[in-house]
Amino acid sequence: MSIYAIAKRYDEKSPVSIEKYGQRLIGKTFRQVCEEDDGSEVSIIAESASNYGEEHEDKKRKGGLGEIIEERFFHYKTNGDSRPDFPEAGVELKVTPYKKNKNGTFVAKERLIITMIDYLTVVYETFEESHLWAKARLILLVYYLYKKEIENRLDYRIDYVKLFSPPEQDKRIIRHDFDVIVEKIREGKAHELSESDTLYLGAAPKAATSANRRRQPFSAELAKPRAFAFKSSYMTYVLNTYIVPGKATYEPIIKDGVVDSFEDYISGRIDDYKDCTVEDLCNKFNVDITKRPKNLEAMLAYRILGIKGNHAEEFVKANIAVKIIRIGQNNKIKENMSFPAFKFKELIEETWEDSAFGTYLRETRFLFVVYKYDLEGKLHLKGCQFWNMPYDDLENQVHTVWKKTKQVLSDGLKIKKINGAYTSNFPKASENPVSHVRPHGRDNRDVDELPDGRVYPKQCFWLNNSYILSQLDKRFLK
DNA sequence: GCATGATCATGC
DNA sequence: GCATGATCATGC
Repeated sequence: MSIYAIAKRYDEKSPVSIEKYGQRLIGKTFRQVCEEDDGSEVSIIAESASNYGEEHEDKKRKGGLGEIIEERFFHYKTNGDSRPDFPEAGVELKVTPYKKNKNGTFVAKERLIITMIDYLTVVYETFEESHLWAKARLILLVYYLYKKEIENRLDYRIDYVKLFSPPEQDKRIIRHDFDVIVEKIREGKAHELSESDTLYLGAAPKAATSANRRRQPFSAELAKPRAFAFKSSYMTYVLNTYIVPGKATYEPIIKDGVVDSFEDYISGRIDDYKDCTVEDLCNKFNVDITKRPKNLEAMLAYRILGIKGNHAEEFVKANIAVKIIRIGQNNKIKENMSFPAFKFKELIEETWEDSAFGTYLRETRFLFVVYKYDLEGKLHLKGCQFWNMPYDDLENQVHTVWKKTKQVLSDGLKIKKINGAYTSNFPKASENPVSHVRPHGRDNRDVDELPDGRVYPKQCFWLNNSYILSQLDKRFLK
């Protein structure tokens, strides 16, 4: 290393000084950073940029883009312990990609991995003194623009460098998330952790293969290695709120003050209108009932939460999907739950780990807003329930249905046409207790090309109504 | 009454 | 214009 490089240009005790120096990175590619350092060869592997799940693999991470910034720009050696990267300033350095959508909006490309979860020791930590919070309380975010067409990662350009500290309301939610994760480990359920258990801070999977498993303190069951991470949805919010100025965000539910449990707060707000009929709610919130839009009950839930539109900041940040559930007089749910249609040709190229549906269920938390028909056929609000799919149901049942769907497509879909209606050998609701495959389009023009070139009505995965019913709190069935 | 296939309605 | 969430329609 040259003398030029060794002379530090920043005060390592001062976050602001570190940030200011870091901002010299803006506009440069990683290649330029190396060249301006001492011009020496870059030793990182210039692997394919479009690498699904690269964040999962520690090997690629080491010697990756983050390390270039550490060693070739800030000139420190990775400390490898659990302290922040700049221990005297309490600043953690994170180099992370964002991307531009076709419609011009910016999104985080990945979750932001903070630190590995040590199952054996984390159960003795409190949030304020945790390794996690030491690394998450003040982060120097170095954002580079990910582009699919750039083949060599060294050619990615750094666009934003900024200190970030979660605001107080977010910190409350992050602390609660931490407690939920740690409590699950204390219950001996580290192997059942799911990223969708929590809102902003998730327990993200870190194993490339199923051979990699770790011990946990209160169960003999081995668990997948996981890391604390800010979810992609949360990082997209951070990007659009604190990093890229002037980008529109959604209306928050909590407009002033702070709450300790977000989910309890939401449940309380919804419960204020428990037993109201849809008509009552329309009157209260001035919703025109004559049109009776299909999303009426969802709209009413947003109105109750004080939201004018159909998006809430906290839900977007936490990847919460609002789903309306209607229970019939017979205490059963009439409809199955649909999801976006899949593309036949894309599905057969997926692995289960990176499959669109598996990923969606792994990362999405649901807010069920439950309504129930009375004996006169009137629909009453009954309350709400936060839910995510339990690990076993996802990794066993849904996996089975996904695998069969892929197999059926690869083998060549068997199609019959009876009285103008198609029938096929996709997995049916009667074959699996959790999920099935059914058409999902507008009409018979809404088709997709099969791997063998034929076209067929678009399909999607559904969750069985009987399964959803089994997951609902019993209080709704009284 | 349920399973399965078909289609609607809205918002982005 | 179509993706998405939701619901209808038919046959067994």
